[in-house]
Amino acid sequence: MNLKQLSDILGLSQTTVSRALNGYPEVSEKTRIKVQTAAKAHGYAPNTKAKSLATGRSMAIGHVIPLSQNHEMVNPVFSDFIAGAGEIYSENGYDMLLSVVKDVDESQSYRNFASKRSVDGVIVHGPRANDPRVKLLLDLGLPFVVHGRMPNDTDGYSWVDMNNKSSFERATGLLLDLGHRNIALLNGVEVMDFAIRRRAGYEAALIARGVTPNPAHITAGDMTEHYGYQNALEMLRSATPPTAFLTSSYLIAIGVRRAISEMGLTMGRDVSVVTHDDDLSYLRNGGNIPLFTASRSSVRDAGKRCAEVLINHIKTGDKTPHQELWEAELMLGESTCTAPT
Amino acid sequence: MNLKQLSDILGLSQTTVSRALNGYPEVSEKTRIKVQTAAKAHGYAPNTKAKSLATGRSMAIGHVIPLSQNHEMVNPVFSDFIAGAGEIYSENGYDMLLSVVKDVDESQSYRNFASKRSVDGVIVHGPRANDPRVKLLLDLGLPFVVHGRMPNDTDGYSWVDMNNKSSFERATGLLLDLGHRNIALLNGVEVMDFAIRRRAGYEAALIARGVTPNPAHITAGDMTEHYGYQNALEMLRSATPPTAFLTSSYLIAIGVRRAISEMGLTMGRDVSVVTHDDDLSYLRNGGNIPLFTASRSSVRDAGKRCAEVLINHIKTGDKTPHQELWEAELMLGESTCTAPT
DNA sequence: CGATTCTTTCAAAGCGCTTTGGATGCACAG
DNA sequence: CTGTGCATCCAAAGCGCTTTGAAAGAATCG
Repeated sequence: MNLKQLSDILGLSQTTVSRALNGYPEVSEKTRIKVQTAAKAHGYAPNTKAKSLATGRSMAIGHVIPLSQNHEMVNPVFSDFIAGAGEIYSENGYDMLLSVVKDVDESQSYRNFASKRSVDGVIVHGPRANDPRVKLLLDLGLPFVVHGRMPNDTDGYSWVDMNNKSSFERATGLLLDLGHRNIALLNGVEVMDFAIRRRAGYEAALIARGVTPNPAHITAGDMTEHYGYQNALEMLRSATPPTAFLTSSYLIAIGVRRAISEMGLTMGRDVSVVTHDDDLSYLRNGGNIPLFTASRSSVRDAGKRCAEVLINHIKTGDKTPHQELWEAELMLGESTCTAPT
Repeated sequence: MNLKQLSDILGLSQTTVSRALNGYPEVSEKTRIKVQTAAKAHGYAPNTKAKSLATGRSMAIGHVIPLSQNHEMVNPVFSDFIAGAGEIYSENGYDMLLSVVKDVDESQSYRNFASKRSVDGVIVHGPRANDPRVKLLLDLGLPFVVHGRMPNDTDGYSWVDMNNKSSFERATGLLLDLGHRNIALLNGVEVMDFAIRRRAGYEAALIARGVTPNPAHITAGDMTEHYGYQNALEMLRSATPPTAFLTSSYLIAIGVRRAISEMGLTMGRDVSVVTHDDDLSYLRNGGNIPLFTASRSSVRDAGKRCAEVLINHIKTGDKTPHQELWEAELMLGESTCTAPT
């Protein structure tokens, strides 16, 4: 069933039917109703391709998911972000186009989006140091919003980010207040902007209290349970074990907990843990009192907001950068206690 | 840059340029080279919409992600599946279209895919008991492949599934061999096909050895860490605590481990745990010896295979159902031991 | 009642591509 | 030299929609 067939059935021109369905005022209410009911009855829906060819808007947003060759990890945060963004897309009639590519081909993916005209805009995930994507997209003239931001270059484009620095500064501050002086940081890979800023916050808090960061207690890596376990175990076995851990993800924190209990210690009594919590739907920091003390910021909400900002750029054509910095909440859980004396 | 402009530059007709780029034989090698280099030089890529309007194929595969209103969980398995499927799509020139919708609108999403002609086929995720989607898609005539299969209706459509029943039968058998008679099952929601089959496998193994399944030791629910923790804790505190746990996901198993250690017990010594492991990239059952004894089957590989099967259906137009049943491997880890006597 | 305006409808062009059904030129055989 | 076959290339139609510019019909007004 296409427009022509439908209009033939109705005895109307394609113009009128199209206008009736798209809510244009040049059509009488009576015929509009007639057209709409006929469309529903015959299960008519305009062909997306034809529509976007005619309008020049593709009504789709692109996301590029890089698959790194070496460490084959998919970002666990991704599914919740997508869920948030996708909800907004659906509400606004946009499709979501995912492009899964080897990370070396990432730039090409964005170029393709632009030259093939397959999307009206893109979301940029996981900005890194020296990330070429922002410049590329500005050159291509493709509307975009970054989830996060660039380490050294935060102007001239739209982003939605949480305040990684202040959030880790506060988390570190909390541990310092509890008397900890030997605080380990299990961070993400420190080419990622969020990891760079978190470390900066952590170090700033320590230095502000006259504590010198201990390189042996700072690690960076893929944020898995095993990473948390492995590194925490090594540190706990060392001559000067940390009394508290600050971790960049919930999964790392779970690994740290395993290491703690394997050492015969108890989390929240012998050793403290504070983690960042992306509030992922399948990794809820649940219970009446949260398991972990955590700085929390919902990735799903970030997805929603990024989508809204991008759609607004596309709809209005307004290119002036829109930037939002969210403060994470610091939630007290069962994993923190005063430092052993 | 579009076809017309490119062909004007080249002094050739659009026909010839199109044919040169699409590898048709009616064009001389000399001009083909000329066209190809010019296309690359000017960064020409055919407009997707125009192309698929002309060809009738949209070169996109649809995935519907339902967001349930009540329990707002996004399937953690999803991102790895997508990564696998997306890799195959990219290699074959297909786009991936994601539709995130409230679960009540799920059917409508598939209808839209069909009537709007936005995709050439779809992947069906997480088949359930009485799932209307298979019938709907058959009626719509839209090519599809199910990841998993229907509980009572496994014929007449394509699917790629792992043998949930045999895998849980074997896992249960392993625990029985180790002397356990009090084996708990922490399953997923038992409207999901995989959960139904896993329970069947578990019960079959018990009954085959003359052990009566204990309803108090069987639970079903959202597969989170907290769910595993909560239920394992309750069972361990009961009068007749299980000596072994069988869990449907890695996250549940992590929760069970927490409950075990909170009871002052040690996993793999006092209490055994066997889990199913989807081999998710961010939840690796890592280490030299895996932490958990597990039945393992890669969701990412399943994504790849589903994509291949679907693309084959689309390309060849062959509608004969293709069905694959994979056996999971049973990996011995550190979480199992003989039953306490 | 005729002129004017507004409302409602339509025919046709155009979006950028593919593809059908010719054309054109050339080599070769008769 | 003419006809045949083949290799190249092209003009134009068509995919299903939107949208411009115009026309027809209804309503308003002096």
